[in-house]
Amino acid sequence: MLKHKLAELLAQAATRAQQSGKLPAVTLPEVIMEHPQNPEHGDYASSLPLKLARAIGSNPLSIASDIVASIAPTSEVERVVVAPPGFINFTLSAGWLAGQVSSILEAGASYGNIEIGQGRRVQIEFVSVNPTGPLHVGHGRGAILGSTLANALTAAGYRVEKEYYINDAGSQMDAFYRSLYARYRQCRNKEAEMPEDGYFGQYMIDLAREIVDQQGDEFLNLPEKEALEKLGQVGLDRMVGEIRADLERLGVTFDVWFSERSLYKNGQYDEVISLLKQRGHISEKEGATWFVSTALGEDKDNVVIRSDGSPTYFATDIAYHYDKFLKRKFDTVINIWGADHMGHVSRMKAVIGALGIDPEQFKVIISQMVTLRRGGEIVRVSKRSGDIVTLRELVDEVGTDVCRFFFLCRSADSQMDFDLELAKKQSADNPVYYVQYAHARIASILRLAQEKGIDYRDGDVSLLTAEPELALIRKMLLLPELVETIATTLEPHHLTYYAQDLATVFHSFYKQCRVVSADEALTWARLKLVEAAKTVLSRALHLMGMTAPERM
RNA sequence: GCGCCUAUAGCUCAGCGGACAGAGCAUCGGUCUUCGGAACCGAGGGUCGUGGGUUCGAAUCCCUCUAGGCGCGCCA
Repeated sequence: MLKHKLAELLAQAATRAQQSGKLPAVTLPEVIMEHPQNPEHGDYASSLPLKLARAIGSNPLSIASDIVASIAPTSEVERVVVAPPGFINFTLSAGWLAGQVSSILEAGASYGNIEIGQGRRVQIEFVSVNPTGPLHVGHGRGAILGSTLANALTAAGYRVEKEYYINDAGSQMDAFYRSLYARYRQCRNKEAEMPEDGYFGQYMIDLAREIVDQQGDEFLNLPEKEALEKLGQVGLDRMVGEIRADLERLGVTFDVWFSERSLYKNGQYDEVISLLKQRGHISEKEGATWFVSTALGEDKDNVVIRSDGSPTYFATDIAYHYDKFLKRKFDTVINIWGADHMGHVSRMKAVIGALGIDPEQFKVIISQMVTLRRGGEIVRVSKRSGDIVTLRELVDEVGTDVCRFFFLCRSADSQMDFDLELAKKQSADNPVYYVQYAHARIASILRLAQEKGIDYRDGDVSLLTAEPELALIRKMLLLPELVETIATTLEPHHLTYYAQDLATVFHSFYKQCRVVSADEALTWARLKLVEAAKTVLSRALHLMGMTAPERM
């Protein structure tokens, strides 16, 4: 990547200046290249001289000149200048920029891919909602975050596995099974009372009815325990199926659907508990079994096995992560949790440490709450009462692309309002359409060229010298850096801003530069540029899991 | 009480150690005989929540305070 090459160039120059005695031999800080906001300052800039000034004890401007004097010339860079108070600014050569159009076309759909992942295995677990009810709007955010991040990490050269953890054990599932059984019996006019901690949503009644329709009284005459088990399994399978279908409509898919119950069946749960016991992290008190996290700097200890002998959610999550790291041996594990899991983070980090895993390998992204609104009115959601707006309803009404872009355009750290009215509006000021329109517009130009039978394969990109053309190329060249940023910071929201910027420079170019004109050579060159722009815009859209329409 | 997140233009949000703080929407004013006007160009609008500190340099790092959110269960 050019950014790294320039940083390397600078570091070498500084070292050379030191060897020749022009600069004192202080240790060099990491060289950071940035993009100046003011175009007059060039394409890349570094404040290395300012950072060195203190250690060296001399004027940053003269340090800058000494370094610049030692920079090896390179074809990408047209000029390097020193600017007060001590910046070194690089301006790329127009010829090199124009040449990049060919490189982009050559890379095609793989443009933007980088190698920093080096094939390391990353697992990203997200959504993982209890299958006790349909997904609601809030779950969509984690789903989009996760699937987009997975796309970006794949582009960055990681081997990514997306996983959904099915909480098919535990007390909430018990409540679900008992609720379903009650609704099922009621549906057949049998006496049954909903459990107090049950799920009262309409969807439970619908679910029971569907099961009656398809399997009749099959579970009615079984002993309660057996009925709960068998009916429960049917209900669970159906719920998971619906969740999977809802996610697929959002363009979200998983490589692995991991069952919590399997952790008991396959022994990971027993293994990890005895491992923790061995290492002295477990103690018994008040009739329960505890993970002694206070010894690891936590505020309090946490129960892993209740006094009735049943494991807590925390216990199974320990076993689950033991499996991720020590059984399946992922290099990095990323979990996307909702803000309501905040309290789970630090104790899980403590567990990771106790298992002897490098905490750097374990990343948690907390996605903040989504407040749903209809116009100005806040919609309260509660799964228990069944007062929810489902994710499916949202996707049906606003479409996958709008949905994805909407969820993606805010950083995970900040809470967001999702205004249903606004999202449903297919108005022109919707940024989704703005970006996609740029793509459709490009497609239309290429279509026109094809209809006219223009063959631009031999177009000479060095004819691209106008400022709007170069501005477009400059923006296109940012995609690999963006992929790197996202893979490093795990912040996919930058994609939405990039896509809008790219669309803007394209529209601006389009306004100023006629593509298909009487000038044949220039037409060919510009068609190449336009095709490259389509490649990059389409890649950006695909990374976000959106479509790149040929017409709209 | 403790922990985490948030506070930036009228609104919704980027920026998170560098050169005059950005975008979209909204407002106002321009562009339209040509490849898709779902477009382009321009203007106004901000003491970056408060008060300190670190630094050559702070919206960005540290501390105080204020406001909002989430968490602190033998729930998940």
